[in-house]
Amino acid sequence: MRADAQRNRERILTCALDLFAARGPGVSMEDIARAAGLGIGTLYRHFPDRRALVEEIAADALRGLGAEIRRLSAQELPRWDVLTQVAAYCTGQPLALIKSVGDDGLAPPERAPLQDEVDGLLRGLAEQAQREGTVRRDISPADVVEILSTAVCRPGARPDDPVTRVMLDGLRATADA
Amino acid sequence: MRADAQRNRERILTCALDLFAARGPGVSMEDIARAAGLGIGTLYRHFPDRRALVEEIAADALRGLGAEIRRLSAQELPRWDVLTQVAAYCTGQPLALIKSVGDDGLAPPERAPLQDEVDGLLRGLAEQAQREGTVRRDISPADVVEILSTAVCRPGARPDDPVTRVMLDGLRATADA
DNA sequence: TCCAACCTGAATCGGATCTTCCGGTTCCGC
DNA sequence: GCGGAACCGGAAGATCCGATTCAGGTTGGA
Repeated sequence: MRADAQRNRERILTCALDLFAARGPGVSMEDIARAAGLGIGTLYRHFPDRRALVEEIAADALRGLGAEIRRLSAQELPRWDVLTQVAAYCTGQPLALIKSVGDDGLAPPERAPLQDEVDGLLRGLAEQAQREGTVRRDISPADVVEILSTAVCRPGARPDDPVTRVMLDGLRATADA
Repeated sequence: MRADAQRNRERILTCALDLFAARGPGVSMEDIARAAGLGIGTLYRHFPDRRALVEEIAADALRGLGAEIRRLSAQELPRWDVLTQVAAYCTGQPLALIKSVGDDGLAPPERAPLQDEVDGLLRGLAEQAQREGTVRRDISPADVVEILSTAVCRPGARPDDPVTRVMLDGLRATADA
């Protein structure tokens, strides 16, 4: 692939992500092409249809998240800290976006394995945190993951905003549980 | 209004709500008409366009919620219990739906007053609960409302599921806060 | 009985996605 | 530098799908 084509492809992914984040999943292909400073034909050369574009963005984000989870997990930290750092990473990511775009009716065919992998990593972390005693044990690891995901996939979520804080506090183990 | 017209109007509202709940905000007008056992033309006689239909459903739901909040508030209960009962009521309601439908790009012109009123009631409750000492004081009443709303507007939220429980626990006042 | 109010659903409108295509432009090996 | 393969631009048109309209049949109820 020629260098300029490579550049353009990345430009498209970046701009599409920005537009989705700014204006929701309904952005038209033409707007995406315009934002990237390219013709509509070029957009379709790189991605045969809208679905392919969305899937690529989603896959990139999931791969990034997976890598980050592995990186943080490898550190010598309490699992609780790892979980909160993963959460912090997520608030800066367009994961909420991916969730909502996926709801559009676009089934996740090739995304599923990635999604499952990330879910597995997160559940593993959650379970370790429960064993370590920092996360309450009266809920399942899957529940922990869902709560984290809910906290982090809100529009405008930030790592240290009150809402995120409260949800994380709810997860902590308490004396009586 | 003729009796059959009245009946049909209500049928439409009911079926539309069910469909939105089951299949998301993207349901077509035609499907709604079919579900109600009516022609598409009839649907448009009662609601000039999709927006009008959605607004009517939303207004109904908000009016119902407002009434319920007032009813529960009038009881001689700790405000915390009132809050949790309001939350429980919401999990049985299509409020999540309304939120997501509203995001579609349909601005809320006549819905705003209703929404503001409900928000005001909820914030008032939250503040009283904070004064009463059952809700933590290190966040604003608006944050409390947002957390409640997040907890309750999840797809599949139930009053007693683990996720709802954890989020409510996060709101409780603790010895150290 | 009668008719205004109702209902129906095929046809129309509108807007977005997707496809095509060819002249012009740009990279990159030589 | 040169040449050509790989790219790009963007107008034009096919297609799809949901929203909306309307001419004509149906029905509640006085």
